Parts: sequence; C-alpha cells; structure tokens
Amino acid sequence: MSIRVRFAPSPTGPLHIGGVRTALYNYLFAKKHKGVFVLRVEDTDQNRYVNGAEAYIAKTLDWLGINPDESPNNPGAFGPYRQSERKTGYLQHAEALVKTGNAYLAFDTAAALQNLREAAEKEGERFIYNWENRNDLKNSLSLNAAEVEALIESKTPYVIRFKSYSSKQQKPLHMTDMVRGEVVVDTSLLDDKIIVKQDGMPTYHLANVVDDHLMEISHVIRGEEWLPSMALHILLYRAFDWKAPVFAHVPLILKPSGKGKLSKRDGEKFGFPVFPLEWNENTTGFKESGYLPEALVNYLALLGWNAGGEEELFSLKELVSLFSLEGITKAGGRFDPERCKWFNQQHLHKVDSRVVERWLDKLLQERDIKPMQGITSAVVSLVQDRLTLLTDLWDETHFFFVAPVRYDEKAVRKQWKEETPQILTTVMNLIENASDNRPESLSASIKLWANENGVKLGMIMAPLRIALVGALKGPDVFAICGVLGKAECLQRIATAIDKN
RNA sequence: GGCCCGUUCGUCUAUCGGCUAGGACGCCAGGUUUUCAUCCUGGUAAGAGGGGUUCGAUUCCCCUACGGGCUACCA
Repeated sequence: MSIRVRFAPSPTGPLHIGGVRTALYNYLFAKKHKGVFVLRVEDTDQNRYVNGAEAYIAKTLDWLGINPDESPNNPGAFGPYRQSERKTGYLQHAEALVKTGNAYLAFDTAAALQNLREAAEKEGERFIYNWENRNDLKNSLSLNAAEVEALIESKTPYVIRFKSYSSKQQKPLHMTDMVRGEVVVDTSLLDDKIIVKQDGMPTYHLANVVDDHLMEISHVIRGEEWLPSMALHILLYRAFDWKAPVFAHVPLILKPSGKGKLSKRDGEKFGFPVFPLEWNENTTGFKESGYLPEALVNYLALLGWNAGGEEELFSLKELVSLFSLEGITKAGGRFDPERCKWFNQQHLHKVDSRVVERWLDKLLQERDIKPMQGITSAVVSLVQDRLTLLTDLWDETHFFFVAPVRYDEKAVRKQWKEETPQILTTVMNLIENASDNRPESLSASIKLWANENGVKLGMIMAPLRIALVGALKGPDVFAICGVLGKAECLQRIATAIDKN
C-alpha cells in the first residue's frame, strides 16, 4: 500500500507551532516511507475564513522546507485541494448515507435546540441529540414521508445528521491509534453529529472522511484534540463501507507555564514567538525573531517524539531517516522557549556562514552602511559562534562598522588608569609601525613591547578593547584590529584618549 | 457535569519486569578565552498517591488525585 498523508489546516489565521509540528510529523512520515505529503485546505466554514491565511500556510511550509507534494498551488491527481471547491461531492455522499439509513434530515431550528439545551442545563444535565430522543425531534425519522416531502417542498431549512448509534449496533467500539494503542468508546454516548449544514456545506467530520477516502489517505496524523472524534469518523467509514485509514493522534503542545494548550495569544504573554512567520505588526514570527528554520524543525520534532538515541541535533534529512510513529510520546509537552533557543544556537553555529552574511548585509543596508569588500565574511567568521539568535548579530558586530560613540562607563572606571593614555599612545606607534595588520603580528609586537618595558598586558588589552569596541566584550582584540585596519584602529584609539 | 487521553528531574525525554533511574535544556561551580560569549569538565534535580500481580515493579492491573482534550449548523 502506498503511503499518503495529509496536513489539513483551516485557513482561519496564521498557523501556530502546534500546527507546524503536525505538518512536520506528516512530512517526516511521508518522506520516511517514500510516500506523498498532501496539503488540503479545510475551508468549509465561510464565517471563519481569513484572507491570506492559506498563503501564509504555504509560505510557512516553504520556509521550513517541508513542502507538500500535492497542494492547491501544486495539484496532483486527487484535486481539488480546497474543500470549498469540492462541495457537490460532499452532498452526494451525505445523501447516499441518508439512503442507506445511516443519516437523516433534521429540521429543528437552532433556536429550538438552544431551548432544549438550556432546559437540560437547568436540570443539571446536557442535551444530546442522539438515539434516545431523535424520534421526538423534528426530523425525517420522526416525521412521515409526506411531512418530510412537504417541508422540503416549502424550502424549510434542514441539516443532515449522522445516525451515530442505533440499538442494533455494538456499543463498545474498539479502535486502534498508533500513538495510544487501543481506544474504546461507548457509541451509545455519541451524539448525532451534523454532517451537512443548513447552507449545504459539509462539517469537518464529513468533509474530512470523504476527502481522506477520495484522496486515498493511508494515515491520518493529527492533533490529540481530534481523538474524541475518532469514533465518529470510524463509524462514518463503516457507514460508507470504506476502509478507514490508520490513525495517529499526536499530543498537544502546552503553554510554557500555567494551564492549557498553547494558544495564539501566548506569544505576547510570554514574550516569544508562536508563529513561524510574521502575520501582522502584532504577531512576529520565529523567522523575524532570528530563528533558523532547521532549528525550529529540530526543536519541534523532539517535542513529543524521540529519535531513540541520545543525539538530538538533527537536520531535516536526518529526521526523515529516523522518524517513526512509535517514537511519539503520549503526554502533552510544554513549549520551552529556552530550549528552543538552544537548538537555534547550535544550528546557527553549524549553518553555512553565507546565511549569516546575508542577514548582516541586510542589517547594513537598513543602516545605509557600505562596508569594504570582503569585510562581512571576515566579521561573520569572527562572530558566528557567538550568536544564539540571528537578531543578536548587530549587537555582536556593530563596532566593526561604526566607531564607538559612548564608552561603557563601568569598564572605563575600572580599566582606564592614569597612565592609560600614555600606554595607548605607544600602542598606536606599535600598530603604525607593524609590518602588517595581521592579528598575530600585532599581538606579537605589543606583547614583546609590554614584556620589555615591564608593562602588564592587562594595562593594554582592556583599554585597547574599550577604545575599539566601546565595551569589554567581543572577539579577540587583535582580530578586531585586523578587520578594522590600521588607520581605523589608530583613529579610534586617538578618539578614546581624547574622550576619556 | 459527561466522555476520552495522559502522569519519570523545573522543562523536553530514555527505560518496553532486574535501576547505583540515563541524556538534553535551564540553573550552580570550575576550566579555557588577559574581555564578553562560545567551548570543555563537574554538580543540582524525578517515575503523583494507595492497593494489587510477581522472587522482583518506574515498567503490568485496579482505585484515587492531578493535568490535558472534547462536549457547536468551528475546525
């Protein structure tokens, strides 16, 4: 059997990392088994449709490098890939279910049902539309054929409900989930879910089952919030007399602290991104926050799944070869921003330096700085393994491009001694007269002079750093000298002597 | 409330009946770097509670507690 999986988001807003991880697991599983990864857009709810959300999803998957093999933009043989474009098919399938007695027309108004619900609540109970009361309600089961005909004739709005249980059926339904093992549900407790809404659009449950069947989906890998619906879906497959796919419900991603699953608002609340890409001014993404896609992928893959060994730094390719449904954890996992950052740091140190250079080029452009040829790559090689986020880049490199205008007060107070100007003047001479400005040459000549004249190196290094960087931080001073060049170094030292 | 799922260091996780419970993040300490960061070394810290089953339970079963999800003409 060929493996076909799908990621089926609804375009109601930006994807958040929970959705991203579901997509990732689907992708990994598909690629691992040389199968097909499908993107299907579940836009059956017109009211919640958000413009731009579908494009956002596509952009996100592209950024992460987990592109679908079949999608609305890149259709395969199982299209259309938007549920809104598959409307007629659903209706026919629902009607087929009515014909076989597995579904029925329900004419109850929303208001009538609301009343029943409120009444039940007053009694401390819950109203469930199911086998116990469906014959007392207004539907094609309780009404006779002529009455039903008349209602349809008069254009009375109706929905189609699925007959989830009748006394003939077996109550305990045993199902298998790849993550959870056997799951048992008492089907007599299920309600008769609406499968076609008044507007003729299918609800998720119908659309999902029909599409998964028509698109020949072999494995349904989705979030645990769907576990309670698995029974309904399996019952639907049975009613259609279709073979059900294999199910795997992956655990949810929870808030870093406090209660509940991670929500779209938690980003602002906790101060970290929950969206892969920027959505609007108020919701920044991982990308804009300086994360590498491979780091996000790596972190997310390991939140709820483990590769078996003790290694945990993986490329997407490695994840593909390692992935298996068996390694998925059962319990929900808290999103840990610190750990996510650490993965980014590790990937950032390994990534091709040109990626960092491009980011730096952008920063320079924004500031209208035109660096000398070749300098950015020299700078990046000096700072790359000092970065945690790409957004740290300016902090780590600004002094290569802009001379310090202020000096760290505390550093000056502590390191700028009375004799410092004099020493630095000599250092200027040494730099000026050095045969070249290679870090080793400068280092050697300054160390030699210090040694010969009984000056402690500390008296030189710290002030020199302050003069060049403006603070006691950054890569090796002589390396910085080398990048800045003699003239710039001399000027900065002179300025520092002047100002301090 | 009902139904379903879950529960190992603060967090992510390993263990598929033999455990001195392993790794990673974080945190702490030390080392390298005459700076800061990186990096290295070490330390800290856990199987919710109670019953069974068993020679032996973190591992299997039951109960309780706690956590999570679902309970819409949303997905």
